[in-house]
Amino acid sequence: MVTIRDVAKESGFSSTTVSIVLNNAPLARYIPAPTKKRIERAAKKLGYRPNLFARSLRSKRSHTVGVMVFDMTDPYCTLILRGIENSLYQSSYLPILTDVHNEGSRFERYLEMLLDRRIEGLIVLANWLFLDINLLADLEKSSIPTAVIGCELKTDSISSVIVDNELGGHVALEHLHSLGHRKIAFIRGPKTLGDSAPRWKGVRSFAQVNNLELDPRLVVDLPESRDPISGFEDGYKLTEELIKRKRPFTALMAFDDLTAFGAIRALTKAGIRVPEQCSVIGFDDVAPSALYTPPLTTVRQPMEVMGNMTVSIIVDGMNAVLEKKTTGAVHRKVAPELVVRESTRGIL
Amino acid sequence: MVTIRDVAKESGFSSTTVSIVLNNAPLARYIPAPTKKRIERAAKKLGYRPNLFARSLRSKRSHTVGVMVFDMTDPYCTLILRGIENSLYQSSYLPILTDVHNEGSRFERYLEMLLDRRIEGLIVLANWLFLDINLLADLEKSSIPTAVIGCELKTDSISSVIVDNELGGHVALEHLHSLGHRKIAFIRGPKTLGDSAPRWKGVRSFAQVNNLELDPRLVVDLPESRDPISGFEDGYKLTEELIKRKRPFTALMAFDDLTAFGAIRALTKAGIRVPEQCSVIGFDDVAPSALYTPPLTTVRQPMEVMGNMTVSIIVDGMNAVLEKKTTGAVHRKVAPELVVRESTRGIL
DNA sequence: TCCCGAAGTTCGATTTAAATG
DNA sequence: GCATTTAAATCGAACTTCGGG
Repeated sequence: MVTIRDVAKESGFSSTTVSIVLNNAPLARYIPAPTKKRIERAAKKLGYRPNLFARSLRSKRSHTVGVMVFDMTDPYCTLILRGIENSLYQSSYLPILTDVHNEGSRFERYLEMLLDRRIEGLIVLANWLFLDINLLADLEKSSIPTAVIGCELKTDSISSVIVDNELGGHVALEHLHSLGHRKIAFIRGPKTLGDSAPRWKGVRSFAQVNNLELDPRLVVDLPESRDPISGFEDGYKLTEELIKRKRPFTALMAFDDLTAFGAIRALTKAGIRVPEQCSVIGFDDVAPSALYTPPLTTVRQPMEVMGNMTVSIIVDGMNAVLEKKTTGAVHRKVAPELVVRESTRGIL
Repeated sequence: MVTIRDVAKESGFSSTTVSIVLNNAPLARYIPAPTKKRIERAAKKLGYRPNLFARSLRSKRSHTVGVMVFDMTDPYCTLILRGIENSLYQSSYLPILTDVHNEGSRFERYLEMLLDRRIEGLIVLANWLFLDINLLADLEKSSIPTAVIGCELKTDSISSVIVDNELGGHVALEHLHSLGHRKIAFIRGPKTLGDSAPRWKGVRSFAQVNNLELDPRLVVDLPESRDPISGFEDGYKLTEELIKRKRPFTALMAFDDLTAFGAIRALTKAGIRVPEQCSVIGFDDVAPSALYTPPLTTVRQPMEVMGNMTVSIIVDGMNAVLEKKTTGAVHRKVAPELVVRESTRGIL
């Protein structure tokens, strides 16, 4: 490997000067152009690449950000990860990706590994959370800018980016209502999930304002689960259950897209055509939704944007750390967007 | 931050001894148990964590592996990444994830960044490849164990893991044939994609052995494209085109699952029910396939296993490097597996 | 005082060589 | 020679201090 001393020898200057020139340090102001030229040429000639271990040892910087995903196989992650990756790339940080598999022990182990590597920032991608006080404390005293995506937080040490679930619920019901639907079934999220309550609140507030009656016999709840695929299976079962109740409905609002897929499957199996006989709306707009037959109408979380946003928050945080300033946590709630495709239709 | 010297002071021994004890180095044989105890207790008491920058600077090891994905949004990636992550975790390596966005320049930039960080191994996830001689040369001389998933390679410096496409093509057609289908349409892969030819070869060989005639008017080719979603759109258009040709077919074999989704959409739009009037089979078994309506019959690539396998190859390679042995590249071709769901059905 | 460059110290751990009883 | 411990050199870059013009 070629070191800075090799460049020094080759160029005829000391390693100090080489360092100053190649890093364009403040002192480089004083160094005459010819000297710079010679050093730069020598560096290029030898193919010099500074040793990041050595550099990091001195500077205490790693230019690395930890990304912890609770479950990679959740389609919700993909676009967010893309957004994170892309923004990080712009800022010349590299991500270490860890997948916690929804296990607390794995979270702790990975967190330790990341801390050992002196990550400068941490992004956690979780739609539910088991972060207990201990872990929060660990992070707080480490003073590493941290942001969570998909989970509302009250702490002022950890930032958060989340979709406006209440607005989303509102928008979804508004869409069905505007199509003329009045008998609407709902598959709500698991009670333990933070998203569930606000989404339902949005639904209720729209219903109230518009004098829409919500039939409690058409409302069911997803059971708690950490497996992303179970939303599909449970959506299927709950829809079967709804059909069995013999309370007619012309539209169904699913907690998320996977649940909607399960619902469509169950409706289709029961001979109920979507959207001719029953409209279905999802939430999230994960990638497969656009490819589904019928293409799914849904409430989109702007996932890529949320990824970008999160990076910008922690980059700001990291810059603040570098300048020894302190910044409080930032909490962003982004507006969802109705995406009308073909799984919903007006009532004849 | 607490350093090894703090531990030395606290325990009353020198930093040398502390290092020897905590790393359980060969010399630790000579160190009496009481000494070890005291050092370990001091370390624990202070919460000592060795500085990895310093350690890496000496040892020249990073315990880091680079993972380059050509396009994260390709659903093909997800499970493979999960397999990679999980195996890496077992081996205590951490992955740096980079997404090349199908751009050569981005590939080069990322490769440089990874090399600068002294990754000990590299995994490239590509279903097509623009690796030119230059990049290969770079990697060769760097002597970093490298493996490519999803692309057949001839080099003996870079390992590869790939599904047996020919067998897959064979298996898919065999399935349709066994269901009684004789008039079968084919959407083949883009000519420039390495997977396309062998899959078609498998199809042809099965047809030949079983005296099945392949009507060239029922065979169309996907155009070249780097965008994963385009498989869907092109599948849609090509299926419309096939329908327009008025050559009846009772089954359609799509190049991959996304193409199959597009085909199903087109068939449905044309009033042709799947599978009642036309069976459709895909390839890959990406996550959405099981959730589709109808659930997609497909030829599964064992993606998680392929990820595991690739890690085991490069871990072996990295161990060889540590022991200054040399190992040649490993090339693995794994068997796909037919997954029968509900998009295919026997002819009445 | 301003400009240019270098010697020497530091970051924190590992390792070699050597000193002790 | 042996068991036990350590001072000092090393890894490669960056920064502090200093000297000469």
